[in-house]
Amino acid sequence: MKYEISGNNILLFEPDLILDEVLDTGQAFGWEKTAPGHYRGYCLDEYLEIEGEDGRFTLRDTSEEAFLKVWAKYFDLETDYAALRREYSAADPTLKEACEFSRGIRLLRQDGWEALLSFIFSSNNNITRIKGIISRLREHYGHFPTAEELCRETPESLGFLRSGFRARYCVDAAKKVAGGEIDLGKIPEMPYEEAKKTLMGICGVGPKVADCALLSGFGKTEAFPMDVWMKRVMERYYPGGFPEELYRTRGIAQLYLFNYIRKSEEAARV
DNA sequence: CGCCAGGACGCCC
DNA sequence: GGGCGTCATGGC
Repeated sequence: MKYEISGNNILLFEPDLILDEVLDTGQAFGWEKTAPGHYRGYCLDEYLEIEGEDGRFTLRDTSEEAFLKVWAKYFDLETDYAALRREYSAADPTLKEACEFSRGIRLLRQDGWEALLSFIFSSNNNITRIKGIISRLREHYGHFPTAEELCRETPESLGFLRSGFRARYCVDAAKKVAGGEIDLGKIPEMPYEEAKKTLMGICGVGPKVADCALLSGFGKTEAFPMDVWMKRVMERYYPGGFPEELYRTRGIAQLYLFNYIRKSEEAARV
């Protein structure tokens, strides 16, 4: 991890980071692109403006303390993604292609509660609308609402979110977390399968939402979210199953594959 | 107007 | 245990 302090800013040097591939691909929904190569957004209640390309980035008005405590972790800067890509690329030609296609992908290590709630709202929804819902959440409460705040709401009182049938999922999650029925603090130390089963105890959290939350919010890199795109990848390239030797970090491999299949089909449609 | 969006649920057999 | 309609909302 290479960085410098420059006045009120942090200068970050990270060749394996492309903001568009990380902040604008449906991993996190709290980021807004304000100009080419320029984003602003949140990790829970920490605000950041970041800009840059070609391995050089500026984190505006960011203390070294906030950088080390929040953003280094958020952007997963301690993980060697070049090494991961080498491992994936050696496993099979499809992964090799996907890794070369988007070399700037990283796993955003989000706050667990924020990730859980965000992916609950992602159910049968599109990225633009999910961002809108998350934005209205922050705007309404003046910060990212806690489970304690949200458990006092009803699906009707959350009408301002315009989140449709997902409002009752949100309330159920808040009630179970605030009431102690589900202790999010214990999820990271649980084995993957047990953690997944636990999160699926929330109404509106099925296998896909649980895996997304576990991967991005609770450090479970073996979580392997299976949506319509990844089902297509599995049918087409992995009829015999995904390589077992990659099990431990297959969730990160999934990020490369997801981006690869989506972007290339998008391009083919035009 | 119909279709789709990083799904989950309830009901059916 | 798999298949299918339904669930709000908004962009296209």
